[in-house]
Amino acid sequence: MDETGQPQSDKRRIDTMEELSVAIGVSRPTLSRYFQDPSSVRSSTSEKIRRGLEQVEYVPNFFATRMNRKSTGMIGVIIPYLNDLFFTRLLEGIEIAAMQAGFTVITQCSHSDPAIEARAAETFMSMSVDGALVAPLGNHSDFAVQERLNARLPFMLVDSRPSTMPSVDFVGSDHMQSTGIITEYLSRVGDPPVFLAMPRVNFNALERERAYIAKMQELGHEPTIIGTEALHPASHFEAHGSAVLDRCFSQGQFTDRSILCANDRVAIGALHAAAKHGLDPGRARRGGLRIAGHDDYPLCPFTTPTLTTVAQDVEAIGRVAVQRLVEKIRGENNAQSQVVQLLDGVLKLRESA
Amino acid sequence: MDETGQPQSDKRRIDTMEELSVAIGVSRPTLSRYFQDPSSVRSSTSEKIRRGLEQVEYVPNFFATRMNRKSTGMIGVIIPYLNDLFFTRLLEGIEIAAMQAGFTVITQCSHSDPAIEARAAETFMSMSVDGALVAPLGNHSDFAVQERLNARLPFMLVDSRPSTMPSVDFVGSDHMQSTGIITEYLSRVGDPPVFLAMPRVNFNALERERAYIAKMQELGHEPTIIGTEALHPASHFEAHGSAVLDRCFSQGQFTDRSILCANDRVAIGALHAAAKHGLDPGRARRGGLRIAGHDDYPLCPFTTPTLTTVAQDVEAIGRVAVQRLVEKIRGENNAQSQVVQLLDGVLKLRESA
DNA sequence: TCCTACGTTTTACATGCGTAAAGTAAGCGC
DNA sequence: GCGCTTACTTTACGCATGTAAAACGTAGGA
Repeated sequence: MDETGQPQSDKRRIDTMEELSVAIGVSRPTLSRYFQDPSSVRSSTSEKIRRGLEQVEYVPNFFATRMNRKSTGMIGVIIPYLNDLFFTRLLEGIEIAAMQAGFTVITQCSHSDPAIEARAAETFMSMSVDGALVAPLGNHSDFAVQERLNARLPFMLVDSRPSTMPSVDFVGSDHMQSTGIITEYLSRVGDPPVFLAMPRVNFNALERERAYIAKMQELGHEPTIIGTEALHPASHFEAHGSAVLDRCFSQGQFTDRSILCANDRVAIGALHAAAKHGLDPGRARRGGLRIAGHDDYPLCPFTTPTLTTVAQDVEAIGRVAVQRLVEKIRGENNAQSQVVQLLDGVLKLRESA
Repeated sequence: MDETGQPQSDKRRIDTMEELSVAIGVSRPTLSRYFQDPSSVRSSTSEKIRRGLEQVEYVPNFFATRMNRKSTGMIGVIIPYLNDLFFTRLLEGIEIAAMQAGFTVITQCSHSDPAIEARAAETFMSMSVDGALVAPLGNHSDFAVQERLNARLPFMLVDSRPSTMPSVDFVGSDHMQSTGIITEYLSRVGDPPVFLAMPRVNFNALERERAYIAKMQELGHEPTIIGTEALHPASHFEAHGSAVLDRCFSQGQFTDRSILCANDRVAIGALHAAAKHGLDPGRARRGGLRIAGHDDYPLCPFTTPTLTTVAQDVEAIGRVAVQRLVEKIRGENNAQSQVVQLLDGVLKLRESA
């Protein structure tokens, strides 16, 4: 075989540290220490090992290493679904922050299925992850599973949290603030806004409704909420927004109102319904149709018209969640003080409102 | 502690099979067999174990189990970045198919960094995954790493492949077909299309350019390609498309041409540029501006105007990739015949072209 | 030259489970 | 009651590594 002189595998493949130790001429425990921290062995030894490794093909067995270490250096993340740029940005923030903190992230996606979510939690426990971050599915989540995780290891909820778990650590948005400022803005530049809800797939849906109602009452306006019924599969937000407004516009309703959408994907659907009915959101000075969203979805600057919204710093949510979790893992969290961090939104004024 | 009667942890926590075996009154090897296949023990025993497990809190140690099994039941997936609904759909297709085939998916995201991509490959080898699926970064990928993976375990490329690795198994789109049909369509309803390229972040970018050129030559037209220069960070496709066309339109170029964009995200940017210049793609009968994309990004039905494109069945790509990989893992792949499967695109006629 | 101290290496045991081999108990037909 | 099969238990070892404790070597100081 060597006769062929193929360049593919000039390096001898070695499968265990034992073999490697005889190949290099160093004891196995010394190798073990080297792999965990090359500076923990004498520099001459370290150099000898490094040169030896260049001659062979060897990777330490992941399972054997993790099984014996006191800490696995892994954190588990569960998110409800991937088909949403909000969650991908969240995940990106989490992964980058975790990487910088020296942790490996294991991501599991629930695919909107509580059974999968529960299985992912089981997996994390059986892997002895150092900590877990969960963006819950919503009403369908199996809270018992999350309670178990929470009781067993450093645990935090991200993005949304059930009202039934008020004592669990949490990092997310301050909906009272974010929905509040855009409600107020819309009230100033036109008629008090109508709230176009999203299907209540998670707790944020309800929180934003409540924040809208609270702000409207504070401003002395009558809240109006439409679209609470689910016309489409829960996560088809654009289709939902489009269908609800299409029906309204067909009946001549709300064609000259400000419409605050529960999130940007609903708002993109709303823009589509407006275009279909020949309406041009945001172009009229007063009294015309306006559409605004929430989140600052990456496509907002490119819609027609561009979408006015409230930006959530999603990556910051991910980053902060990791920071707090790592503190909990390291036991830096003085006492049992609960961590609840709500990040503010920032108004993004564009064309649509 | 029990005195408080808190419901949180009425179950005794057990950490090893050894403990569990004495708690239930069954031998440890029997438990081991039960966990691998409950039907491999007598039904009365199986029932006894099941009842016993309800009384305690126990999860088998993931690492210890995987370390000793001949097969880990895991497949590793590497994707270049998450902030693109194309890749999230691909991942979804992969995860669902893998789950149905009884495999656990470990996903690693390169975040556009070859070093991270290489580390992910190392991780997969050290975890002894049964197989790996890689959607490469593009020109920046470290091909040596992929060669090592390919030499070591069942391996496939997905979505795009470097021309330097023609012999590696691959599942992706047939760009000659997909880009071909939309080029032909555009040529029929208007002037021969101009091709708005995307930054050459991966091999598909070049393949689509080539497919466009080939079809144009076949039709006897002169190909015109714009936007090959990267004006923005590589993955900001919308910004790229918008900036390139904005410049053209400002100079009065291409305002009445058909513009075929390398993908839908570029096309969404193109629509934005059109709107900015008061152009209304697709509305004119003949001789007016038309814009078309590629991929059938989930937002295409909601843009203004809605976007004509070629749909790739992304989930099918993921599903097929998993199927072929599983066949390779199970050794069902008769002989060393190379697997190359290219899926066709389907024209989606909407308003913009 | 000898002793001491420090850093490194070696020895030995541990981790949690898979699995083979051998022994034991239960079920069945005669 | 006997032999047989089947299912289970017991015993033992293996997996690839971590890690504590002991042994070792070397350099520095007296």
